[in-house]
Amino acid sequence: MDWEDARMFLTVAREGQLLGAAKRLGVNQATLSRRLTHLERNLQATLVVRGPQGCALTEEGQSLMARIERAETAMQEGEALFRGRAAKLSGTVRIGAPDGFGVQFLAPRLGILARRHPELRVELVPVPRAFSLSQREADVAILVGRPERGRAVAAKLTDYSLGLYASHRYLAAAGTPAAAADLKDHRLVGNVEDLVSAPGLDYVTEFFGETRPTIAISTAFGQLEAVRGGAGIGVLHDFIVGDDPGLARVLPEMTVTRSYWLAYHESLRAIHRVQAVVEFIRSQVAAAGDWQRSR
Amino acid sequence: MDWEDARMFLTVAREGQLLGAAKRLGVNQATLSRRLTHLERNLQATLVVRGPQGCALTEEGQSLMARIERAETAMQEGEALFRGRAAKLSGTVRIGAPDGFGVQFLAPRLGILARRHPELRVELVPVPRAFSLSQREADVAILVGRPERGRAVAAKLTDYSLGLYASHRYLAAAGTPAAAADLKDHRLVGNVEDLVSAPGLDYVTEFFGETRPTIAISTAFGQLEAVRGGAGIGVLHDFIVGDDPGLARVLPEMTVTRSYWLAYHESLRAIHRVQAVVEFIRSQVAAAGDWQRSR
DNA sequence: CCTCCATTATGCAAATATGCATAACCACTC
DNA sequence: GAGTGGTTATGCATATTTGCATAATGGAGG
Repeated sequence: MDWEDARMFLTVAREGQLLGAAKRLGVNQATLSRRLTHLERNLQATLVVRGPQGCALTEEGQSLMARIERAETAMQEGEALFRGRAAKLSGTVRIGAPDGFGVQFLAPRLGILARRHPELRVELVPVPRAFSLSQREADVAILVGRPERGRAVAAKLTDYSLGLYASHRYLAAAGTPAAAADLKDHRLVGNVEDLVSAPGLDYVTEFFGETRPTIAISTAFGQLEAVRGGAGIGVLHDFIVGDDPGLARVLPEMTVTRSYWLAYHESLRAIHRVQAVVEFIRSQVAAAGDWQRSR
Repeated sequence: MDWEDARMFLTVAREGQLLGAAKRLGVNQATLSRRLTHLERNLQATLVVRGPQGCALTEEGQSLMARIERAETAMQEGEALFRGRAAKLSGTVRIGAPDGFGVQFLAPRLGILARRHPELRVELVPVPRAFSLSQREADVAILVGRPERGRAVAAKLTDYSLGLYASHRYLAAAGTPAAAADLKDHRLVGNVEDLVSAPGLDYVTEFFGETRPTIAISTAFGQLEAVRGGAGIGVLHDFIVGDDPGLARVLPEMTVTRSYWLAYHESLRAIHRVQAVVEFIRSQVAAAGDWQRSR
């Protein structure tokens, strides 16, 4: 017995006519007639007597109706488990983001998201080194570079660039390098090799070559503060440095470009609250324009 | 929530993998994948975590499963109301038939039907004058002539003929008519005008013209017995008279042909026991061949 | 680390269901 | 008795679902 046929029969039984029941169910009257016929054939029973006067339930139809009503109760209870949450987008969405993007771009804007979707709860976490969307370590991930093939839905967000910076104080004391070859004579600030969380994040070697940084810090802001404090020359995100008066660009022709990608596991495609967050991030990035360059 | 989607999810939940569940449900694995996706989208929830290792139920999936199981119990109970009866053709079928066909042809053969379908109960009743299949006065009706337009499924069974007969004793006493014009000088046996149950049954006027029968009897066998008893000349079914040595054909060139039709209300098309009876009658008529002429 | 196997996901053609339009039906009213 | 209105049933074109074939995935074993 087709349970959808049964559900439709229940509405016919209550309505007393095919036309009215069809309207209530949002299907065509012809469809409902056929679904009912299908059910009667399957059960080898006449459930209703149809005519221009509508549909009268037979005794057999009465008996079946009682059972389907119990099924309906259970189904409605099951549906109720999800109803409120889907409509209100309630629930938690965990965003994994590299701290450059997460702290500098996203964190200041999460207030907008919170006001727009008061029923939503957002968690912002760093992207762990061996990140797995399939393990649900985050619902939405901001990644550097396109994620490898897998069950992820991915979309490029934006490009961004990094460059060499040092504090004025440091350069006054140590001199400003005139060429890349001069860098080996300087104190360098970079990230922790072992904790590089994505192939795209090993840009330090693109700037420093074989020279290993004297000071290795795992977070972008940690590196920023160290460079600002005069620790040495470091590779910083242009959009993070912005117009910071305490920092000077070093060897400006040395620049590297990366791109941020947004990804989430495909099984979350149907979850409205996840889609709301995805849409929000995308729209904010679009609205900011070339934000990492205009600063 | 689509109840068929829910029913399929239940099987996936139990089976732990799409492929096995699809086999159990008799659908393609691809179909099941889509049905599950459809359900998850509708509920805005992830019910299972899918992968090459199969499907693991989420907590939300567990909760929903419990409710669908209760719905399943109710649905199975509903189905059980019909299961045994459909399979065994149990129940009663009422056949309405003109007594010519009903008594002479059908009644002697009902033993075959009973042995073939022991769980079936058959009622043979006369076709009332204002017969209505839609009122379920009979499940299957044998009618003379094609039924008028309506919600009936109709099929022609066979042709049959009627002729004039009288007993030898009567003809010896009253003489044998040489032409139709001579009939007005004879005692005629016919049917009761007011009780003619179908247009096709008013054949008496085709034989007797304006002359009204002296003796009017409502049943074919009643007429037969009256004619056999020497009451006069009557219009009898050739297949009923057969080779009766007591009766002589009168004016053999005067013959009229009618046809028997089988009809039942279209709402009974799906009822197996009705179809079994319909098939039985048809096959018996076919097997008898031109039975009403070969006697 | 590579290969294999059993699983799920998806493009596309085929099969089926659906909606539209209209015929058929019956009860009611004039 | 004819006309009307509201119902159900059905042919056919269109929309949707399904199955097939195959790609993609991840775990197990060598």
